[in-house]
Amino acid sequence: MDRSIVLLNISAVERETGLSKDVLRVWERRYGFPKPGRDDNTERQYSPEQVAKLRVIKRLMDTGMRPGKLMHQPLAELNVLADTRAGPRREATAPVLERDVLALVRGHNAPALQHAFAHLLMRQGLQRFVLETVATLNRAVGEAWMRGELQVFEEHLYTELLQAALRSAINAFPRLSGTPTVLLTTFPGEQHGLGLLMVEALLVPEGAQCISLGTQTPLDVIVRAALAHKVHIVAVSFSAAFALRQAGDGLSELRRHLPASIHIWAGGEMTRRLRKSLPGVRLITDLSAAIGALRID
Amino acid sequence: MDRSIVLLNISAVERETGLSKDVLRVWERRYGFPKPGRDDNTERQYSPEQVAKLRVIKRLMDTGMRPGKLMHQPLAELNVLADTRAGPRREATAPVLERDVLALVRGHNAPALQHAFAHLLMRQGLQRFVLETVATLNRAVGEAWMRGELQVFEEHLYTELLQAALRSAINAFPRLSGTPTVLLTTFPGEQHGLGLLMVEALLVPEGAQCISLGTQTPLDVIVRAALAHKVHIVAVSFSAAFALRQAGDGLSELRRHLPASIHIWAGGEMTRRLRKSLPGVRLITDLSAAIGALRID
DNA sequence: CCTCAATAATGCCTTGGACAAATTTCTGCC
DNA sequence: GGCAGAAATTTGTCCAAGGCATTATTGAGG
Repeated sequence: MDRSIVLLNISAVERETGLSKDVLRVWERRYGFPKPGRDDNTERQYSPEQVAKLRVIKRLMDTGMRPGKLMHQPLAELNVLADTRAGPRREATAPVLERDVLALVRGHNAPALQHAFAHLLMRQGLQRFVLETVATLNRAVGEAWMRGELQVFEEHLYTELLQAALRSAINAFPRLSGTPTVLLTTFPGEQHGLGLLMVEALLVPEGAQCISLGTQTPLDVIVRAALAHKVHIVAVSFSAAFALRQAGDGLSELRRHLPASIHIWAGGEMTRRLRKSLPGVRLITDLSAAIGALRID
Repeated sequence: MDRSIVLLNISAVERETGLSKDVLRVWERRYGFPKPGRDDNTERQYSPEQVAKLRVIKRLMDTGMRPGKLMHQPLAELNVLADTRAGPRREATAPVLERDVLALVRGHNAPALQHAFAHLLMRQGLQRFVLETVATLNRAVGEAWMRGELQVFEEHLYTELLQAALRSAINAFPRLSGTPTVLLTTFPGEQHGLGLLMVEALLVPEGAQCISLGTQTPLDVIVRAALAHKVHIVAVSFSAAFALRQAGDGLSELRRHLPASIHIWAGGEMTRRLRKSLPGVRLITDLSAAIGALRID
């Protein structure tokens, strides 16, 4: 509780940044960064500044940049890069909202946050809430996290309350046995499930019947589930960090094993990094595109 | 899709079992198990059988056993041990139910599973549902997972739908500003949040006001949140795998920093392994004990 | 401008040694 | 018999440096 300076060992840094111990050591060897101090037992002790820079680097790499180019730039430069990458800010939702919500998250004010979500949801309706508010907030939270302004559990608190709000809103819709049936899931290795919930929140009001398999479904199971449930669409979500190659291979494989009558959607942050289009796979690079795609498919 | 035999590399085994690469390698060196084959590039290739045994070992270690004693026993012996450890089976809920639900999970039948949860919840009420059904099902799912009968995503599917069901049931209760206010969370490193939701589901019907901070809250933040929200009780949950030492230290520290008027509860599977009692900390080794404790505290 | 091959960058795996923390066993004592 | 403390054992994590496969970038030729 009263350690004067908080130094982290390599395990802690792995947990905080998502960079494996092997990567941290090999970067030190090859690029000279991060070069942590050593404790009495010659074990690495990383400073908070190093961890902060590592977080930004990781985040930039998730958008497609390469470590060699980033490693030697000062933190300030990296932040500029990150801002550039984030793209122009949509002014639709006033930044006031973001600041307010971020303040609640940082204040660990769960009840107020829950109330804020419920309030916004009621005012905007489920779809607008997801498209405008949640998308914006997610980006704001992601950036704050990257800058080290948020702790692990603070991000969890945000995610958890948001999921709770979305889920109850989705459940409030009558479960139609209507047309388009959509199977939602992620590939093995992809743990982020918030995107699935957001897509579900967009599609259910359109009358679609969503079946979510949760995260990390093996390919053959996706195929079998799609056939068994006679779905019209299989939607797979990828977070920014997902390996491009694995995604492309998986989607091609999926395409090969599903009849042409079943549409395949690939969505999530990663899809913006994809260069070539995959035949027979619809890329949903924008959340709102999901609704449009539903009307076409 | 058509690899004749599914062999896993060390990363995959780490993901599947939760045992770090270092541990897998050092076990091989020290105990001679697991001794995987090698591919063309002399990299380890683990067989499904080895992974299955590793899973059982991990699970038994989570109940307090030590690897040296387990490593050389055949899988059958380990399964017997696991059954012994599992304790006598409560006959209150017919095992038929467990089998049915497990079948739905293995069949990836999300809609039917969701319906089953909703049905049981309605019939039993929230508290009984948690105490009898969920507790039993969790154990059944855990055991099936240990035996390798469930895949990662199948466990996720179960957890996700269950959480959805619990959340909407909890939300259905009016948010009282009533007495006992309970702060719910886990320590850093503890990722399992299902326990928190189960406790919340037990306490909210009792009129308690629950504030969940989600998982992995740093100690000083727990303290500040408890004071800021003027809670009466701080409840911390631990899964079976959590390090005993870290839990004990953390709870003592928490006790030191919170005024005596705030009660501290420690719950979850891990608490059954604790030997000495911690002064000023109430151990909730049994879910139903939480309700009782609420009436006392 | 596009495509394919050569080159460079990068992540992951390997071995074997070392050490600290946790746990058990042993020892002396009441 | 039981208990405290010391010694021994067990166990997880860390380290170094090297190697290889995969992925991305660059350059050449059409």
